Amino acid sequence: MRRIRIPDATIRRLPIYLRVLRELEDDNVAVISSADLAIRTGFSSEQIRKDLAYFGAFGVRGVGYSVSQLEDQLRRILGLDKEVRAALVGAGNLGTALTRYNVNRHKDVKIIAIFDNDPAKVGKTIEGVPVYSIEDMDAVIRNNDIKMGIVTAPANSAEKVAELLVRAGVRAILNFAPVKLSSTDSVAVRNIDLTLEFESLAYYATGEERRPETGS
Amino acid sequence: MRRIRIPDATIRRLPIYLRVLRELEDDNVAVISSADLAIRTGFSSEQIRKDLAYFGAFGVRGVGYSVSQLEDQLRRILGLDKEVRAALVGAGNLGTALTRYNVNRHKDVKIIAIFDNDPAKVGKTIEGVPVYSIEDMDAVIRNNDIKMGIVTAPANSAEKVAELLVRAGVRAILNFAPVKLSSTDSVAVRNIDLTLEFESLAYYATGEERRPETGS
DNA sequence: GACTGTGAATAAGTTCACAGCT
DNA sequence: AGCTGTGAACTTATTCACAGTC
Repeated sequence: MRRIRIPDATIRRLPIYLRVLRELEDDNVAVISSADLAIRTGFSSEQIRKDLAYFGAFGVRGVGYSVSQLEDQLRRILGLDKEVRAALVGAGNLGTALTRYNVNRHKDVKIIAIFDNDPAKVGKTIEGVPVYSIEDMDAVIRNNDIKMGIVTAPANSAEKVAELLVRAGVRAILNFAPVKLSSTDSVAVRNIDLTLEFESLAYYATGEERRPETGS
Repeated sequence: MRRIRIPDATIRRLPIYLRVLRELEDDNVAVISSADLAIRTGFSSEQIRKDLAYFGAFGVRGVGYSVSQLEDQLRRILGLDKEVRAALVGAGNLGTALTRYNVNRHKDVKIIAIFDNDPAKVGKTIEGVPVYSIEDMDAVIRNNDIKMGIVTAPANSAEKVAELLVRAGVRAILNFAPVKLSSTDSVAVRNIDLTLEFESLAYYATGEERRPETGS
C-alpha cells in the first residue's frame, strides 16, 4: 500500500503528530493508541490511522504505536532525520524576525544563509547567519546542499527570486511575499500571505457568519 | 441564493480577487470577465463566478464585472469598508516584526494596541503603537472597538491569551503560537504555525514526491 | 456573440464500520 | 478484549456544461 500520492493534508498533519510524540517521549510514555493521539491532536483516530497507514503498518493491533518508533518513522518520512538546510532571501524586518525565530528554536530546519541586494548588509551576519549577495546564490546553495528557500523579498522580485532558488537546486519554498507562487514538478511551494490572512479574517471579525477551523 | 454557509475556501479567495481588482483600478480597467480574472489569479473562471455568486449577482451577462463595483462589494463583504482594528499580544521579535509590517502596509486592518507582560515594555510604543499591560486588555479592547486579535505570545500562554481576547469581545484571532487554537461559535481562529510549515515542507525538500499547491 | 449564474457530475478528503491481529 | 488497517459511505469542494441575459 504505497505509491498513491499522499495528500498534502496528510503531510501537514505529520509534524503535529511528531510534536505530540516528542512531548510523550519527554513524559516517558512508551506506547500510544490512535484514540489517545486523537485527544491530543484534535484529529479523529481514523484519520490518524489512515494518515500513518499511507507509509506502512507502524502500529501493533490490540496495543497501539510505540512512541519512539513512530517518532523515528515520522522524522524519517519528513526528512528530519538529517538536518534540513534552508536559505532566506530578503533581509528585511520579516526576514530578520524569521531568522531570529529559527536560530532560537528549530533544530530540524536550519537557516544557514541569507541573501540580500543591499550592499550595506552583504558580508555582515544576522543572528550569526552570513548575508550574501544575490549573485552568489547559486554557488552558496549548491556548496552547502541547501534544499529549502524562504522568500521574504518584496512582491515585485519574489517571482524572480523563486526562479533563482529553483535554478540553484532548491526543492521547497516557503513564500511570504504577497504574490502567489505555484508548485511545479521540481519545487513545492507554500505561500504565507499575511495580508490575505488579515483581510479574510476581517470577514469573520465583522460579520455575523462564523467558524472556519483552519490549520496553519 | 443566500444563507448556505459560505465555504472558508471561498472567503480566503476574496482578498485575492480584491488585490487584482485594485491593480485593475490603478490601470483604469473598467470591466473584467471571470476568464480574465482567472488568468490573473490562477483560479478557474467557474470557481470565481461561483464564489462571487454566493453573495449576489454582481456581473452582467455578455459583459463581465464592473471593476469598481465589484471592488466595493468585496470590501463590503469582507468588512473592509470600515477600518478593522486589531490588537497584538506578545511584543517579542515576531510581534514587533508584524507590527512594523502592518503599520507600513495595511490600511484595512490596523494594529492599534499591543499587550505584553513585561513591565519594561508597557507604557512604551512600538512603531507608534502603544504597549499596554495584559491587565488592561478588557478595557482597551472594548473602548477601541477592537474586533481582531493577533497572538504572538509563547505556546504556554497562548490558550489563556486567546480566552482573554474572546472575553473582551474579539471575534477573530490570528494565532502564531505553536499551539492549535480552535474556532468556536463566538470566535474564528486561524493558526499560522511556522514550525509546522517548515517541518512539512521538509518532506518535499528531501523526498522524491512532489506538488502541493497551497495557498496561505 | 459573449459572458454570467447554476444544477449536475466529478474529485478529494473525511468518517464509518468492521474484519483481522495480538 | 483491544486496537490497528482499510474498503465503503459520505461529505465537501471543484469542474463541467449549458440555459439565460445583454
